[in-house]
Amino acid sequence: MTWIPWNTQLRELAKQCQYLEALTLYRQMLRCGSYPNAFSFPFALKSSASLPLPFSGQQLHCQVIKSGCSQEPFVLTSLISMYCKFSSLGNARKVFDENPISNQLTVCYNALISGYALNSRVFDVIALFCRMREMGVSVNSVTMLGLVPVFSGPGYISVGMCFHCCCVKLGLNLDFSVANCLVTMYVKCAAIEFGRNLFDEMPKKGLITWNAMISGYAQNGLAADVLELYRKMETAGVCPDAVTFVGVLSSCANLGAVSVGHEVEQRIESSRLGLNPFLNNALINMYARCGNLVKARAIFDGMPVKSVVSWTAIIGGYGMHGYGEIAVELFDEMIKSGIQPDGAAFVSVLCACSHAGLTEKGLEYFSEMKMKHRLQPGPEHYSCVVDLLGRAGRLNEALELIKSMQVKPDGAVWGALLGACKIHRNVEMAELAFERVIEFEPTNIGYYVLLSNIYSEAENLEGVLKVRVMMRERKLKKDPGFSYVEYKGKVHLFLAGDRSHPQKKEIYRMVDELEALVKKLAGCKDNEERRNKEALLGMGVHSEKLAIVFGLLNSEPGTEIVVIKNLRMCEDCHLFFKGVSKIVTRQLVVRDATRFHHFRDGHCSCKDYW
DNA sequence: CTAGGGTTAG
Repeated sequence: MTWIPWNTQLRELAKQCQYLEALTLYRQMLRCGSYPNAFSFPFALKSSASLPLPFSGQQLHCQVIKSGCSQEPFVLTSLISMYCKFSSLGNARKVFDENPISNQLTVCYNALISGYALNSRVFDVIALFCRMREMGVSVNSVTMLGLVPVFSGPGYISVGMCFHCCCVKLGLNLDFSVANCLVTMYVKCAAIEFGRNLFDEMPKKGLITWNAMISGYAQNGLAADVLELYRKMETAGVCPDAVTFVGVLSSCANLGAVSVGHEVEQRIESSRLGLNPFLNNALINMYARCGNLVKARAIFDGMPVKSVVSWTAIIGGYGMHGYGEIAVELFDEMIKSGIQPDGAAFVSVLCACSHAGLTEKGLEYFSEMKMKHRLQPGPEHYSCVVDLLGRAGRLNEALELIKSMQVKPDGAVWGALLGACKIHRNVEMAELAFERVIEFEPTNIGYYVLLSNIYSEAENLEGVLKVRVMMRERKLKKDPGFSYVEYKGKVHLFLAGDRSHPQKKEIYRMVDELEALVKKLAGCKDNEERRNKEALLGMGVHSEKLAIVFGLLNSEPGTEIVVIKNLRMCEDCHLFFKGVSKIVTRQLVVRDATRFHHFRDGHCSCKDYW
């Protein structure tokens, strides 16, 4: 029997990713007495590399040597690639060096460069690329595809740009796949603008192109841009896939755009992608963050295999909405089911504890994290624990904790302490925390406002003035925070004092009515109650107020509208929240991380979760 | 009988 039918079949199987079948066929071929040749080995090697079978890969290497075709370019490249897939870079390099012909073959360089890149060996990648150029070996787009992704990190932007220039010189910059890689590289370096420019330049955009840009926006927190691009993608007639949806859903979670999220979910269901764990995690996250815990839980419960990410999303959801006990129960259940928690899982459970006032439980987790799970707490964990202690009034312990930190504290850690000082009216420690926090975030206006409020509560007029002067000296303008309200699938965005909305006339008339109402209520005795009202309906035309009024004007009786106030400070509750306000017509329920505020028929009540 | 490559969640 000749080798042609064997090789043809082998190639077909490898092409269809039926690697196990391909290897079986290869063995059968040997048993039948047919000798493999330079057109058999590549497919056998590829199959072995695609299965976790390094041993069979090495066996194949021996057979290659015996058969005397190790100088065949096709075989050499496959050998290098096989070793790279098993991360045996030493062996890959040996194959490259021991066969001098590799030095002149673009494909061999390509295989080895991508191997180094996959193992993050940045310097080896660059060194080999330079050698390639010195040897006069031509660089093609596959070289760039293997090479560019290694610079996808915040520190590599400049060297990444050098390679972009190199691509331009070689005329590869607009090569479809290379451009995809470059866009991805830029967005992962947080150089979104560069990525977008290249994206816009690309004459042809494919699914991967759109996904790269959408995921890039999503990872850099530019949720509004994600939704915009998603719409453009639909207009362009490109059919989204699971990767697209993951990016879009995470942005829905950030924006609170439930109805877009819902629409995406329906599209997922109709495209039968529902079994993808990535998508399920993104859906849980979206529903949990948007306040629909029932739905989030249903998806979570329906997942056959739950990863630590799934658990973290649902635990964070319960914690965020004040159900600390459930969050804690779930966390324990997760451990019992044998899932190892990671740093992010601890952030979610620690946050849940601090929001629910489960101080002791939270401290217990924090110590378990270090002792039992051998995880080094980062600043994000410390800020949770400082918040935990701070809310419980244990300010000195919180301060001691910060002082004892192994890692360098960041702004959030001191900010948590400052927030705690606001609740417990500790002016002295607030001054200390403020001094530290503005070292990290000197332009974060919120902290100045917080300190000013602490002074004003303590009736320290001098302090209030001091903060004002400081703000003026540093040319800090009032936070141009904006709020969103999602209505009939569209996100309406408002800036403070915004007059650009088509319904501005009606909105401002109602604002006036509400302000008149507040003035009438200003005489009421309960200080806290008045503060609450003033916080939301008080003086000035806050973005949030415009969004709320828009919601009140447009909602049908009994429907709910969700207002997202973006990083606004709740005057009553001391900290900055990306809060969610729910409006039921003529009744306003504002919820932040710790409390519900009800406004009804001119009355207000403020109720803690716990 | 034509190798080498890219996008994915908290």
